[in-house]
Amino acid sequence: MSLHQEFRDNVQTIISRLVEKGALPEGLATNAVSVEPPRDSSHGDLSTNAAMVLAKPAKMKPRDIADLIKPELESLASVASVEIAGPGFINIRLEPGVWEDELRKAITLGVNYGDSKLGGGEKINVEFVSANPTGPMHVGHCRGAVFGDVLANMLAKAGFDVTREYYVNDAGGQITVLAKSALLRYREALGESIGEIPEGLYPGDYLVPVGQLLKSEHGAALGEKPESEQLEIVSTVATDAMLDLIREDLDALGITFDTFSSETSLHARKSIDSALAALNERGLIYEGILEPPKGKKPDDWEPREQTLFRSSQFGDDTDRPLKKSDGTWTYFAADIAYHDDKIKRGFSKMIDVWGADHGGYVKRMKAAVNAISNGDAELDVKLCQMVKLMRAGEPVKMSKRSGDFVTLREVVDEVGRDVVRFIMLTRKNDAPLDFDFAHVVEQTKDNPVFYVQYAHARVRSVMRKAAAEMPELDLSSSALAAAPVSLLEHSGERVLLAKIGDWPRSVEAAATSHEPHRIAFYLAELAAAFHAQWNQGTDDPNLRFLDAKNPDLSHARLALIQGVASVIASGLNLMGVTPVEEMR
RNA sequence: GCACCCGUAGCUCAGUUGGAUAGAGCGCUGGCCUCCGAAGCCAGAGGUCACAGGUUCGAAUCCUGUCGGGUGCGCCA
Repeated sequence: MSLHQEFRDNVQTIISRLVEKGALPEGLATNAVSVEPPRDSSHGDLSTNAAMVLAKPAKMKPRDIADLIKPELESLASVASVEIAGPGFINIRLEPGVWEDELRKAITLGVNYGDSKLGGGEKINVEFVSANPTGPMHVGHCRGAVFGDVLANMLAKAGFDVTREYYVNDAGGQITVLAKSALLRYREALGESIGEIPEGLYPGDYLVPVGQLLKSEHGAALGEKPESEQLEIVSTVATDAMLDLIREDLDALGITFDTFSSETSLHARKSIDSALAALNERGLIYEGILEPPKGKKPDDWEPREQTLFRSSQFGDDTDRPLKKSDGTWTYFAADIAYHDDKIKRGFSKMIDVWGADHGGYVKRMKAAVNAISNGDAELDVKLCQMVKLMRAGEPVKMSKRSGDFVTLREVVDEVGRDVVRFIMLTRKNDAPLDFDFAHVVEQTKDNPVFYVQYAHARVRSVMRKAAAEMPELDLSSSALAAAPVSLLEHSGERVLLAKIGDWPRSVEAAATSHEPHRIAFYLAELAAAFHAQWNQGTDDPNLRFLDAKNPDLSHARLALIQGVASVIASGLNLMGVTPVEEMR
């Protein structure tokens, strides 16, 4: 549990005690009570809004409530002093030992510092990537992949039972196109001259090996079967091959999944029929005609009776079709069955990570989940905006038609996995992101990857120097955890202590808000505070981490920066980035 | 036409789920290395949080409307 969480509990206990004593009225809701570090650190270590939040329901003045809470807080062992400020903030100054205990935890627990039980072991499903198995992954998939992976890491750290899931869209038109394209490559492998790949088929070279595979497995025999049978065989072979490609790409990014769910298997298991039958029983499905969208009427619009889902009853703008005109299910119908399947597998919490171009799909999916679960299941959809590839300030041109789009692999090969992963989280998901090949590998302060890695490397470097120059100091974790850290009195050192102690809360906040980018920003702030302290030593040698004349203080400072390194390692670990020992 | 996302310093962006005097990097201005930690450091200027209303102790944050940008809009997935 984070320090802040602990204090929130303390405050709530105090409130209920005051209610028992009759000092506060009964039935107060305390959900809105929060304990946070104040924006301005001169206000203290922690701040709670309890008095202001309770003022209205209790029909009392905030300051009066604060006066009641203040002595109770002061009686806590870890509290040094309490002040009431502004409109009713209760500012808490902690005993210095509290932050020092946090530092000891960081040193002792290492990358596990910040683990929490917030999730209470609850199952949660994170579905991400889910790129169509029709070719290798391109950069567009990259952001969602990293986002989903880190989100899953964060939720696991916060105590949820996380399942990472990939939905394989191995049914539908694009798979037929894939099969036809592969079949062409098969004929090519047999020696036939195929010329230009026709418009509408996938032109990429990555299908050449699939053609050769088909040849080695079937010889010339495949071509003699009826076309429908050919396509069926080739579909499976080609999708499997494409999934292998995708798995290799994911591997290059360091991403693995617990589950691959197949759309085809939903069809095969009649999951769609059963999911929709349940909706039908509740009168949520009907035959009807949709209005054309106003102001943007398609040229070939004609009124048509379709099987529709009453998603407008659940907050969607209009009802949505479940069947195509040829009688087969729409993608949406399959997706309802898919989410129904997740719910049946025990997930009442689900997160889908999609590209921003699917934004128009969010409401209907949430509506569907709401309907099939009777409101019991919760779906959060995170949309990742576009990544704009740049090279020295110029946009990189991509033409999907000619098949020469930039693949994920090319990007990873050029700048490295760690850089890609980190940069993808330097913007919140719903903001577009510029990815400049030149900029992301620059070794300057405005490159957060470098800045954070550099901080970690600097700590390691100081540790190596300490081992060489002050051999009398024991640098093991247990010895550092026992260092006399109360000697750390410089304001910059106290700032670092507080920042380290804020890590568990930051992880919890990022996990509950489903916002992985907060980890990257936290790390950049921690690194900045660390570099600032390092720089203090440039002006004033007394502030350097190592002082041969003062081994005790040196030991304490080494403990401090070991804590910094632990937290950075913990954060980078969440982001799937390897902390470096030295800069090269 | 409708829906969703966005609009914060000259630029690129954060902003702890409604908190106190709105922050960072770059850029700009001014300081700091013949030497011990300068791939730099310190300080400063720079804001009507797009605009107008509303909700309340309190709004960049929530609601309504307007303007501007992006994404999408019955059989694709």
